[in-house]
Amino acid sequence: MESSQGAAPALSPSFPHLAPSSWSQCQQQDQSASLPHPWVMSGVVDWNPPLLPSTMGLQQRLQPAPAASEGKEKGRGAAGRNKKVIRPRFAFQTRSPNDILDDGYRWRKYGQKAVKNSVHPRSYYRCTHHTCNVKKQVQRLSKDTSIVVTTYEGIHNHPCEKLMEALSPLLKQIQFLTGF
DNA sequence: CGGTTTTGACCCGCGC
DNA sequence: GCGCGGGTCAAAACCG
Repeated sequence: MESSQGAAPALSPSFPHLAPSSWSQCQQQDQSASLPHPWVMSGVVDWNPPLLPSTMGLQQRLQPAPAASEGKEKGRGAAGRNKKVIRPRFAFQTRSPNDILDDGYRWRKYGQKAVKNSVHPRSYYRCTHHTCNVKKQVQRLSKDTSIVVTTYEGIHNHPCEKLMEALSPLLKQIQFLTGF
């Protein structure tokens, strides 16, 4: 898994609407009051694409998801029952007017719920890649509406399309220059 | 016309 | 056991 995903640079080129500096604007908020998940990251988080091996250290600092919250994964019917898949999850805060962060992957929205203690609804997204079931939740802080909390769940098992698209001319040039 | 968003209903775990 | 809150489904609407 790690070999196919290591191509991403530390800073993704695919953030036309976000200055890189905004990714480090993850100050401590009183997120415990407005966020339901104790594993939400606080403090400064330098932006790395969630699939990078370098981010693994970041995940390790998070509590492994408690079994209780994993139970929510069960869908209706027999499918998905007793599936206790511990997926890596992490969240970060960004100061952005946009709810949707262009992280290079394509997401399909599959739900939106009003959450308690927050005036803003939480949106649920799934990666559109067929073999990839990575999810993410997007929610605005009720205290500071300029801050968006994005929670990723799972690891992409495919390369980032936009990233590869952006990198391909560069790679070609490198291959040309190096003779490979 | 195919993919995405919207939105109400449904399901399930947890706390009381 | 019951109600609440959160997560997901799925049909309809929307859009390029």
